[in-house]
Amino acid sequence: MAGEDGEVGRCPIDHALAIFGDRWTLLVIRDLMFRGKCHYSEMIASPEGIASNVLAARLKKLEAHGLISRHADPENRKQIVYRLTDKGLALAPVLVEIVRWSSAHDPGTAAPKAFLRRAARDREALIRETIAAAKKTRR
Amino acid sequence: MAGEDGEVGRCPIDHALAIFGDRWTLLVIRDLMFRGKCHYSEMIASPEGIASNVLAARLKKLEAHGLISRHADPENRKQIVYRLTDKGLALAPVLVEIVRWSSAHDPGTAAPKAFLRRAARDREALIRETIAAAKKTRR
DNA sequence: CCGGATCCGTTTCGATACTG
DNA sequence: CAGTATCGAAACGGATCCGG
Repeated sequence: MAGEDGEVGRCPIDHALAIFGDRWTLLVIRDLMFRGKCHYSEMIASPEGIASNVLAARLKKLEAHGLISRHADPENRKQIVYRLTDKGLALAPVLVEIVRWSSAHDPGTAAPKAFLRRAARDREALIRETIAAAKKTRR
Repeated sequence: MAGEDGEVGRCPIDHALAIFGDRWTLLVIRDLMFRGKCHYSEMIASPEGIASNVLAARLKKLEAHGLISRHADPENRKQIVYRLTDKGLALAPVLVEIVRWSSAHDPGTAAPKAFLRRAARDREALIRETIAAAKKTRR
C-alpha cells in the first residue's frame, strides 16, 4: 500500500544509506546543523571521539555528494569552513525525527524538552528555524 | 539554539546510530514496514542482496534492542515470523523523511508519487496508515 | 525446505603517529 | 589546523554446512 507502485528506480532508502548509512556521517551533520560547528577541529572535539582520518573521509564524501561545501575562512585565511548546502540542510526533518524517536524510546538520551515540545506542536516551524540558524553560522 | 539546553545524557542521535547506524539495518526495517516481509527468506531476496550472516546478525540485534519480535508462524509451524514492535513501528516518521529527502534530491530514486504527495499534504495520516498496515501483516 | 551458523578471503574501519 | 600514513581490528560477502 505504501511500498511498490511505479517503483522502477533505486530504492530511496538504499540510496540515502549509501550516503549516510554509517556510524559517523549523521553525527557530522548534527555538529554542522545543531551545534554551530564548522571547523574540522571543532568536530574532532565532539564527545563521541571520531578519528581524524574517519572525519576527513566523511567530510570528503559529504562534499562529493553535495551535502556540504568547503571554503577558506574569510577572516582567518588558514582555517577551513564547512557549511551545509541546501541538500544537507534538507536533512533536518530526518534528524529531528531521529531525535524524537530516541527521546521517546530511551530514557538515557537527552534532548532539550523545549525542542521536543516544539517538534510535537509546531514541527514545520522548528525545522525552518533550525535551518535558518544553521545557515547563518558565520565566523 | 536547538542543541544544548539541559543536555546531560547521551546524544539521541548517537544513541540511534548505535542501533541502526549502518548500511543494512534500516533496509530490514523497510522490508518489514513497507513491503510486508516478515520471513527471513523474503528479506534475503531483497534486491540489495544482504548476506545471510549479516541479515541474521541484524535481526538478532534488532530483537535485542526491542525493535522487532520473533515468533513461530501459527500456520506453517516451521517458519519464523518477524514483526516490528511499537518501538520499531515508531521509526516510520524517520523512514518517511528519508524517502522524502532522497526523492527530492536525487532523480534516480523512485518513490511512488502518491506516497510523496500524501507525505507533503497529510503526513500524520500517512504515518498512521503505514503503521496500521504494517501491524496487520498476517500470514 | 527454512533459518540460520561457520569458515574464510577481501574490504573497510579506526586508533595512533606523523606531516605540510 | 587540517589532514595523511600505517597497520591491526572489525565488518562484509560468498560459500557451504547443518539442525529441525
